[in-house]
Amino acid sequence: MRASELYAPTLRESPAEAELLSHKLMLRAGLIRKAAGGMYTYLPLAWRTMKKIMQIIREEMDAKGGQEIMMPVTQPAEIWQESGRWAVYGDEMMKLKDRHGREFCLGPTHEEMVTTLIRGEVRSHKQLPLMLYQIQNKYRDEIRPRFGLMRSREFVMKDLYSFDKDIDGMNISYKKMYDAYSKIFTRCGLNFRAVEADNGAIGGGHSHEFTVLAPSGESSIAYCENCDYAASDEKAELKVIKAEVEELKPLEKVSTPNCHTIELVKNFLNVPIEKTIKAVAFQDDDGRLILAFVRGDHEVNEIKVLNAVEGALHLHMAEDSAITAVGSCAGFMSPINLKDGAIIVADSTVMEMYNAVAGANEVDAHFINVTPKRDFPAEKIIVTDIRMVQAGDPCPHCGAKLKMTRGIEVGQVFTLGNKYSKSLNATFLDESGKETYFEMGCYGIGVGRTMAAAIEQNNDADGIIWTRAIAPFEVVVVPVNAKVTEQLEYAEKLYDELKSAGVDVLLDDRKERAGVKFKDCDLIGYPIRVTVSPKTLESDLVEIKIRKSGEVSNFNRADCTAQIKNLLTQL
RNA sequence: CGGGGUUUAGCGCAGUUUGGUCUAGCGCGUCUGAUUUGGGAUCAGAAGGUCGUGAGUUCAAAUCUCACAACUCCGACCA
Repeated sequence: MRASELYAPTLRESPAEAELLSHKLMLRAGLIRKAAGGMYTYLPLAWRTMKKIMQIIREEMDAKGGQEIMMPVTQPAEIWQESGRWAVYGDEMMKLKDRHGREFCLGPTHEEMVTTLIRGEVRSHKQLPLMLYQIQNKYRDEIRPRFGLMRSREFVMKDLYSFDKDIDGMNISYKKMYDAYSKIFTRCGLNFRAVEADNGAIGGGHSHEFTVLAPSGESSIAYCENCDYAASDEKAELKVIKAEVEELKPLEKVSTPNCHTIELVKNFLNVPIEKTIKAVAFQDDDGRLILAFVRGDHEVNEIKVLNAVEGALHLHMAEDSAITAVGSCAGFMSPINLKDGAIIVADSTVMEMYNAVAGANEVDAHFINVTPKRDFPAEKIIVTDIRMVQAGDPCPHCGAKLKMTRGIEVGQVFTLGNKYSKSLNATFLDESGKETYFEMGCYGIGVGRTMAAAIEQNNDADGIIWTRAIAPFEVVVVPVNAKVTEQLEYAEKLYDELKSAGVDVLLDDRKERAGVKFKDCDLIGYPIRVTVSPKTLESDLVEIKIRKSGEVSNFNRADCTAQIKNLLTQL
């Protein structure tokens, strides 16, 4: 490919619409252009990279027995109504009607599609396991698309769906995909972690998110440097912290004027923050009041609270009226002496406290010498882990201190069990001739997001730094002055030679000044730049610059192709 | 959906407060020519704008009023 024919409109300044570094770089380097909010055109450079990522994905999927198929993007409403998700997905789904008024959606995912595909056709356990995958556009009408390709409304996604005859088989498929994902992201040159994730209401399963570590990421994860434990902040398990046993002192009410935050109480009463109990009030969709209590220096993990309360689907902050209804008041809540009607959830660590400070359920007053085991016994309340992980908390596997970081979720593996086979009535006959639901799994990778994450993780002030495996071109050959026939011809020969040697190479034959071309090369981020100039040409040398390290060296023309191929293996 | 901001040439912006001097500028980019040629050149010339859309106020609107839209940030939400 010749740069003079390549459509890669680079920009000197970055458009105002971009905030995120990878988004800016993709616009500046001529990788993408926006068509509408959350919808992008992938220009040749981006598409080359995406094709390479997709190829890596295909190879690893196929290696595990996956078979690629192509399904319609437009899906009939019926199958979604059948699974019950037409309403669940709600406004997040792009919906449309055909000329007859029949309803469709643009698929946000394809569980319904693939399950109805095999239903009735895969009839025997002998046909299992089965793994089908697709790489295609998916649609999600995000409330707020942002960050360029990170959160867009139309995106390229790989999804593989596994069908097994039983849970054991499903777990084997899951493991295969977990391994494949590790290989894929390693091959893409990404620094990532497989993070234990919440798989919500779907029972019986596991889920891992594959998260690329980057400070700009949307998800917050806790990880252990000592072992391989990593979990999303919402999921991270925490063990009870036991306080030193103390002699119990009698409960006492004290005046604490205007001390409606933990910080104020702590200072006013001059107690350590670890000896205070913090309260957060929620209500669920049915209006039930849920009071959550954690130690003063901890934060409440809403997801854990939600999971702890039977029947709760969503939580929101409680209305003041609901709090007063149970005889308490905001800022001074505690589980002591409350009227009936509140669901009380206490963090396990709270139950281990002695002689602590908690609200007195009246304005400007707190209890001191609160000992939860004595003053609000565990029998009447829910006691479990509901705190949000913090840096320094002990790892649940090995006990070492956890670290916190941010990341970009680029893939997720998920067991589904029989959720969809059941709701869509997809069965086969097992060994004993019994009709059985498929045990399924689904495994997604955001292709565009993977590209964006790679840029987010690998860049410098001059631009993108591609890993060789997913670079739009591996090598760029630059004659410093393409108007000089001698240089151009020399560069062309080199280019032909590299091409024949199987190198993915671009010839920058544009009649631009050297500075312009160099800036573009750095911005676009080709791993290796080969420069042809009068300086080196005379002595039959070629100059090779490594984008990542900035290292420049000269090689003899005769063996430079071999040298380049060798260098590429390290990039 | 709530709150803020923005919308003027391909891109980045000024001009709006105080309506007229705006026949709307500047930088970058683009085109033509010349000189240049190892890190986004210089000179000369040129093209390019329904000032987001619609309505209104006024002798007069990029500028004031109202409505709407798009984009964007924060929040809520998120398989």
